[in-house]
Order: sequence, then C-alpha cells, then structure tokens
Amino acid sequence: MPRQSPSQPTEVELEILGILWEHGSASARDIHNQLEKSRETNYSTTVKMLAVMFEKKLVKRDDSSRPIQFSASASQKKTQTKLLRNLVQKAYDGSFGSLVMQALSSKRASQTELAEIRELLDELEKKNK
Amino acid sequence: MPRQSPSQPTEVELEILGILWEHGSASARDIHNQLEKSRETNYSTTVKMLAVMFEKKLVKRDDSSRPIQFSASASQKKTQTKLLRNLVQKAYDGSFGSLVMQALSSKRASQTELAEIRELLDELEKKNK
DNA sequence: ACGAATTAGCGAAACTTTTCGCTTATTGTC
DNA sequence: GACAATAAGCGAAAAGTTTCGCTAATTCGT
Repeated sequence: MPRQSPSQPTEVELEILGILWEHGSASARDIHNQLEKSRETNYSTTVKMLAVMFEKKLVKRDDSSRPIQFSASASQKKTQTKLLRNLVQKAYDGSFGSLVMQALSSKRASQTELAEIRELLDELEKKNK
Repeated sequence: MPRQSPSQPTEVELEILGILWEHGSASARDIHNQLEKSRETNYSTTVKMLAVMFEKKLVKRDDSSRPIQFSASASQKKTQTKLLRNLVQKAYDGSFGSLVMQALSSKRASQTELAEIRELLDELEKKNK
C-alpha cells in the first residue's frame, strides 16, 4: 500500500525552518534552544529532526567547521508560496481572491499593512488595464 | 514519548471535506467516486476514512436512511479560517498582511476579485478611522 | 594529554495517517 | 425466500512523523 509524494514541511519541520529563516544559520544547539521556547522537546529530537530534514533536503549543512551549521534550503518566501498555493488549492477551491478577502475581513491586518496592500492593489490594477 | 493535541484536518480529510462542502451530503459511495477522480484509492479506504473522521467529529452521519449520508461538521468558512490562521502563524510570523500581499502579488486574483478586494479595503479603512 | 562536557548519530519505538482484505449486514431482484 | 449486489465495519499493517536513550566522536579546560 504505497502512498503519494511527500508534500509540505510538517509541523515541527516548519518551526525549525522558521528558526533558520530568522537566524540565517545555526548549530543544532542553537536551534534546539530556540525550539525549546515554544515546544517541550529534547536535544536528541532536534538533532534527529535535522537529520531527517537533511535527507528530505529541507536544510543544508556545513560540516567544514564544528559545530555543524544548518541553514534552510529554500527561502521563506518560496516555502510560503508553496504552502499558500496548497492551502488555496485544498481549501479555497483555487481562488486566491477569496482567500485574500477572508484574510482581510478577519481584521488581522494592521493599518500600515492595509495601506501597503492598497498600494499594491493600485499597481496591480494599473498593470492589468 | 507522548505527543500533543491533534490540530488541522489532514490531507485526505480535507479532500473529503471539500467534496462534502460541495455536495452538502453524500453516501460513502458518492464520496468515493469523487475522491477517485483526484486520488488513486479504494472504497474500503474511503469508508474507513469516514469512520475515522466521524470519531474526530469532522463529519456527521445520518443513519436514519440507507445508505448512510455524511456531511461536514464544520462549514467550509470556519475550516478555512482555522487553516488560514494556522498558516499565518506558522509561516508568516503571524502577519496576515504579509500573507495577503504575497497572495495578491502572485497574480492569481482575477480582475473581479481585485475590485471586490478594493471595496473591502475601503470599508476596512473607513471603520478603522 | 586526560577527564569532563558538548556534539553528532543510530536505532528503536510511540504515535498518527492512510491503506485494504475480509467478514457481516443490508438491500434489491426474481 | 433465495441469491446477488452493494454497503458498512473490523482489524491489521504499511507509511509517515516525532520522540528519545544510549553510544561514539569531538572539543574544551586544566
């Protein structure tokens, strides 16, 4: 009973990627220290996750110096895009627009963000015309 | 080595929910026929998934008539909101705005949608002032 | 250089998700 | 009612994720 291709980074993987995006690169210990803040976990587990993620090519590692430094293989932006597309596909019937609408009406965007969005919207409409 | 609480509907679960949202309610056979279009799967598997989802309270079932009719427990909208919040939290550092920005610039919104978004934006800014 | 501390890795296992074969129950047809 | 066809359910297992104890390797302090 085989299954399909893997897809998105999992829960913990995403948390680790988040740490890497923020810090650029870090040792297993650094990553673990960060991870501990949000999740009860063990150093061994972190190390293992990094090994798994390395196999999946979610992270790179630089062995040239000790401790080994890890970094994310894909940029935050690229990963975001994948996740977003996946969500739109799976839950919003492929409509980015309706996702945006809902995100906006959930009143989670700050005033500054709203202004930025408006600018972006202006640009987009200009181009489309 | 215990783990945490479950969270979002999984891959297949979401696909099944999608079918139910579209059809309102359906028999296992109906659901399976739909599911087969996008995923190589077996009737038994579908039935089992429905059983699992029933235990998780993701779907309701009406046993009063045969074949049993299934329907989604939560509306598409509610589920979307949950998934969206989760994504924003996990991948966008909690910023709805930056998600919206990215969704917009990915050029996936239609002209009509853009107009709607602009309207919504107007309303939001009015309220915030 | 030696022992202590830290880092890296392995392998097994707990837990979750997805799979399906096989049995039982129910329905439809003649 | 008898038989065939369809529906529902069960239990096991494959596949995927996350966990960690324990060992080995490396580095650090003196």
